[in-house]
Amino acid sequence: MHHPKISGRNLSCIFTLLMMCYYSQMIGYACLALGVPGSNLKTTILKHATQERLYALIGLNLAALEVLLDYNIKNGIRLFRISSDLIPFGSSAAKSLPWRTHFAEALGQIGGKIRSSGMRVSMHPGQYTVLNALDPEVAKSAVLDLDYHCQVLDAMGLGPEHKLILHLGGAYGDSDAAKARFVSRWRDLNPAVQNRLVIENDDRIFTIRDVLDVSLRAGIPVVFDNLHNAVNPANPCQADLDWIREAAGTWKGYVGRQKIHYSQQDPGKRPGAHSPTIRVGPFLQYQEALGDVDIMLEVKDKNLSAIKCINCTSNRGIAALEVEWSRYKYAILERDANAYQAIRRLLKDKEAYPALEMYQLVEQALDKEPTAGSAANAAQHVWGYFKDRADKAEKRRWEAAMRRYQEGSGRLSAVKGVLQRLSMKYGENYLNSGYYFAL
DNA sequence: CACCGTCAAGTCGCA
DNA sequence: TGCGACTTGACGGTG
Repeated sequence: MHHPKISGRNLSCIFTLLMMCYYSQMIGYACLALGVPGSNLKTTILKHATQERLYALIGLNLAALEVLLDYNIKNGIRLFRISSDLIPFGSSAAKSLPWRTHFAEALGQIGGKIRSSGMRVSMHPGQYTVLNALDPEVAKSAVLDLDYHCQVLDAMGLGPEHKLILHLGGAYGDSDAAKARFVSRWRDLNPAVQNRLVIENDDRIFTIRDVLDVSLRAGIPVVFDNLHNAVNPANPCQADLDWIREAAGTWKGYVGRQKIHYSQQDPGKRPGAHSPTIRVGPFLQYQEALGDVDIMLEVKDKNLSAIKCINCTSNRGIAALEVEWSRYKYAILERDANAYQAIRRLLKDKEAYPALEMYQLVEQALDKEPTAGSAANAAQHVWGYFKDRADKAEKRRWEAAMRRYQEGSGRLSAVKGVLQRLSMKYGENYLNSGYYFAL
């Protein structure tokens, strides 16, 4: 029998290919993106939620979601949480609207993009969806809310690997009874909902131990949330990785890949508050040990942190870093001219891939408050895009806002507001898809 | 056009 | 007993 020679190099290539097929950790973000024009969801207040208004909003929101998905695909983001606000009042005022059939085409198209790109999406009913409530009316609304979320994914033609994440609910002074009530209410759920449901530890009532207990009794996969566990620990001595390994067992035999929620504490805020951005250094330390687990980031700067973490965990080429730099540059110039120059130098070597170094310089710079001088300098650079196009009224508005800012009587946000309106009006895509207006 | 109170959900903790 | 925090940005009315 003839055996082809397999060199070490070939073996490692084969290994890499296998890893790409079977081991592809995804990193994603939740609900909304910064610096993506046309991706904002709209809603209304209940008082004004007429049928017509709801239809109009749903149409707009589906279009916005498609913009977001296109953006995700283009940027290599393959894990995403769809906002519950997609269908405003989806479990109450819009419940009787036949939005599934009315928007069947858009929903199908969205689902097609998700499937063909290999993206995995989820939805996450919030803290007000309390399945284990003592009040049966509250529990009934929770069921309706879960049905609504499930219907969104169903209507997109997405399989049960696209999950619904839920907290256990309230304790009502008797945590064991509350957990038992969750299990029994779960048993009564529609199987379509059951197949998608995943449970998560929260930051004040149910720890990861509680959630794993419920999982053992009902057979529900578990999402471990690191910050919730830090704030509301099951056992302060037990390492996150041990919980994550235990949670891994809850996914075996079910459709879907294990996922965790990862966030970092905002140092200036209440325990459990999400940080403005993910610090890439600590993230990498955490991520390295994880193995084949998807990571949903919960962080204020959303897609920015997702792209940062993706770029720092795989080599996507210098061009990917240059794209990022083009988005960050005016936000950096606004705060730190030295960092601006340092990053430009860093990106000169086209053979290198200095992702970590670049993002650490970005983080350093964004930590600084803009000085009046540096902010004005950056604003002048941005004004350069419009100074030859702006009409007289626009020039006046720019000059007035700038003068007031430099005199100390006006805010920087007013100056940037003028620039942003110009950028929208003139369709200056380079600025619209950058982070200068968002950070 | 900038500003800010309000919204929508339910539980829990603290006066 | 009742109210504020939590979460979230955007709505929508005011000046």
